[in-house]
Amino acid sequence: MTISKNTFTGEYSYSLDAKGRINIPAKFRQSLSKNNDNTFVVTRGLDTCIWVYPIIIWQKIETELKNLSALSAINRSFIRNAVRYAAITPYDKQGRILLTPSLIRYAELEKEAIIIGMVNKIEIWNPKTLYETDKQNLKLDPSTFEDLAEKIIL
Amino acid sequence: MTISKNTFTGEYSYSLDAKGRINIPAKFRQSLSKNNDNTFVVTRGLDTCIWVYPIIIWQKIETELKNLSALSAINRSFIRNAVRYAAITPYDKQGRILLTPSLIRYAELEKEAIIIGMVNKIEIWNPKTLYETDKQNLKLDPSTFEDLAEKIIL
DNA sequence: GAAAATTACCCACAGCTACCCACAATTCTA
DNA sequence: TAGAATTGTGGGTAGCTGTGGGTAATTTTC
Repeated sequence: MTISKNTFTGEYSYSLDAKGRINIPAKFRQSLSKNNDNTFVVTRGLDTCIWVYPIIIWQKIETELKNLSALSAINRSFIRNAVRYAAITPYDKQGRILLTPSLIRYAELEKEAIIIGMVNKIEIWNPKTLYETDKQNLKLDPSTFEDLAEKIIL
Repeated sequence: MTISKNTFTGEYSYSLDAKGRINIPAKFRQSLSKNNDNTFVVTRGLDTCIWVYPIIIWQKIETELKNLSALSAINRSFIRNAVRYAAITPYDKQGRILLTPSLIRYAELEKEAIIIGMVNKIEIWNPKTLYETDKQNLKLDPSTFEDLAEKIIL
């Protein structure tokens, strides 16, 4: 049973099929609140992975973007990059969403994919890329983690 | 349906035909609210691209423009630019709108065109020009980008 | 007013997508 | 533990989408 709605935790291994579809873990789907209408938004992550949002969360981002003035070149560029790679995908009867070829290329996805719950969003990784990124992150300055620790109680 | 109306996301590649027609992605058309009457307004963008608005949204913008102080030179030139080149185009049975030769020239459009959903409007680009503009934008103040990202992206 | 040019509207069609069903493997239940 | 239900994966197909081109209607030009 899930605790709070639109919250995702845990790591799963799933396969991307020939049509670019990938299953969203049943537990994640059950965590979705009704007003999401079985729909996610997929977009580029800041790492080499795909981010998956419940559409309700994404709509908040959209609203904020709508409020940015298009008179500023920086704003326009920011909006363009934030929205350009986003695609709205309701999941089918089997619980799968459709990824765009562009996103599959970006995340270097092949058949096997790791799906990670990241609290308010979901990440989809190529296992190799995830492993490499993890290794890189170990080399980061540990004090960064300490800064974060002051903000978030784990 | 959850998808919010008159809201556009994603990047698509379409072709401008010999008659100056270009397809509006089916997903964008489906997002239009009924009172748009299958009609868009096309005009010059502030970048080297064409802006496409649902007519309902455009009407709001027009009233806002009227309320802007007519004293400021920037406002005057902006209004002149935005309104002067605006054209109303309903889309045909195949979902295509007609672009004016003037706009095609302004956006340096050739056969291949990139269509980008920018939340409340749509942009039409020549791929090369888009690529160049992207490169230019990287030189803009990165800290502003980060500020925006931190505020808006969850 | 007639010819030419332009525009608006219609049809055709290949390729693709959304939707459906099938089935094996796993989990749940009584 | 056996049966039932759910979950993850694969594949088929009807209908839609994007693109090109044709023709009648309208406008422009001489």
